[in-house]
Amino acid sequence: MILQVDDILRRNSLSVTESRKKILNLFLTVQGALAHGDIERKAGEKFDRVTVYRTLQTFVEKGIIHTIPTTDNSVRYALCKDNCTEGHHHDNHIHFICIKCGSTLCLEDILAPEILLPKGFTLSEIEVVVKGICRDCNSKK
Amino acid sequence: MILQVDDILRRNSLSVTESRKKILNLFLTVQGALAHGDIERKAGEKFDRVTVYRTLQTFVEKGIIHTIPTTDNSVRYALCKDNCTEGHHHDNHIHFICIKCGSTLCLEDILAPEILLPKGFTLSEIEVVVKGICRDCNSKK
DNA sequence: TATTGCCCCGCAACTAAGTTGCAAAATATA
DNA sequence: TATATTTTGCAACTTAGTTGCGGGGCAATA
Repeated sequence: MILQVDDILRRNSLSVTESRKKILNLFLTVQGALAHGDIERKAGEKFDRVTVYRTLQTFVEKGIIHTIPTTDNSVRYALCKDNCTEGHHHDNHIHFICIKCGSTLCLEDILAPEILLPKGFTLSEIEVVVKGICRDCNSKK
Repeated sequence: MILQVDDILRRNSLSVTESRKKILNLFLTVQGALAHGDIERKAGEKFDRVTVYRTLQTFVEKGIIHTIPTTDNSVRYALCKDNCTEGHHHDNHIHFICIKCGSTLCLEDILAPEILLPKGFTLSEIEVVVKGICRDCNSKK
């Protein structure tokens, strides 16, 4: 598991440091997306807030993680699939936010639909966020 | 124009006050969506930050405006169409963010597509944000 | 239009979120 | 192992957002 973390970092030509390993490992073990706060808390009180910010920023730049938009000013982060390359990554799957438990999931198998824009508009990226109740919450009721 | 503002406020059983009129008027005159910062600046230095926050919150609750998710921690607000009712409003159109000029638009004519979720998931709302280059920026180049 | 009650605004003080510069420590490289 | 480069942590700061409360504006009624 830790080997995998080292590998990912090296493949992206990043120095292998404690904080990067710890935070990346979080993403690998946790199911779903993480908000900044989650990471600060779970990654341990060991790291400075600034380090968490910078590490996340680095990961996003390298295409290791991607951001998920929300309507409540709380950007969340999730692992990208392996085929994401630096800068240009293929984030065409949709995201699901459970309105009960609040968890955010990447539905990797469901691709964003085609959208036909009005004349004069050029398309570059489509983000789809679906809200509803997740499988876990539905089965628990 | 000001009559329209008064009307909207009364229809939503809100007291007609200076700040509400001014901020609502902003939304009526400006094309596209506004970020909180825009509102604070354009609505005039006359209003307290807290008032802007509370006014926006009230408008969202009443269904006069709705929020648009972004990936950069900057929620934007846009006017709802008239048929939005309190609490439950029909925000099934898609949103467009121009990566050149940064403006955010509601594409009212384009509805969010159907999404088929995996088994066990229940759908409640779909948010679609399309990024690209808007008509204005395309024609100016 | 005067009065009364209620709602809204602005102020102050606070918490949370995010950024920047710099020196010290850790990492990579040879 | 020694050196150059990156990364970290600290401090200080800016921006964003929240809460409580007293004074003032708004609406409703007569």
